Amino acid sequence: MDTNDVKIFESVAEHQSFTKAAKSMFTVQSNVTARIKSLEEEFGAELFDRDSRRIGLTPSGEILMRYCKQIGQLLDEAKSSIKNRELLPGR
Amino acid sequence: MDTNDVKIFESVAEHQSFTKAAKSMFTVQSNVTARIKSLEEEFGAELFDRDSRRIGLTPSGEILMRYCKQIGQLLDEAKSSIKNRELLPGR
DNA sequence: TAAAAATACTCCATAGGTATTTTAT
DNA sequence: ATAAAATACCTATGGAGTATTTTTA
Repeated sequence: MDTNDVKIFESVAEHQSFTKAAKSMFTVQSNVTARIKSLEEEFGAELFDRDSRRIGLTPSGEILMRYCKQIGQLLDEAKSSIKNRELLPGR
Repeated sequence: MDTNDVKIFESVAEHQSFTKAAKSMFTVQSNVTARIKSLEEEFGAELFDRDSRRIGLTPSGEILMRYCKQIGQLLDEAKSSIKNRELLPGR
């Protein structure tokens, strides 16, 4: 799993659409489909209900979403902590 | 950043060696070098001191390590939560 | 029938490998 | 001198794209 997959996953959930998520992530719909499928294989669960026009998270998708939010925050925090440290004088 | 990179990173820190980390991760030393280098580029910081025979985390490496540990835990937890849910009867 | 996702391909970037060179003790 | 990391190079996998075909409301 790549950290970009997390962003794509969150974007699909937010937009409730693969197509819109693709646009917002500056990629194409088929790639979003592929990335979500790879997540679904990795976690052994469907993450989205596609049986209606509007896409929605499955219960397993909801679980993953909560973790992804936390992971995303930790990543942001890690990046800014390290950046701040690197900017210190005397490095 | 890929989640496997996190495991490689932790393994290098644990073994204090690229070569040993490679073996433990069933890959090769040059690949470990490349993966660590890509992390270093992504975070804009050197993660290991290589100026001695024994490899050690830099201060920025230490910061990243703390976050990686947490991220790893969250990933494990997400996986087992989803697995448990998928195993429920009536799915 | 119209919008969106899935699928079938194509292509290229890069992860992962082998072999060699450089570095540090 | 030796053990380990860096580097150069090669290959193959898979991420990202285009075009087309389902699907469903």
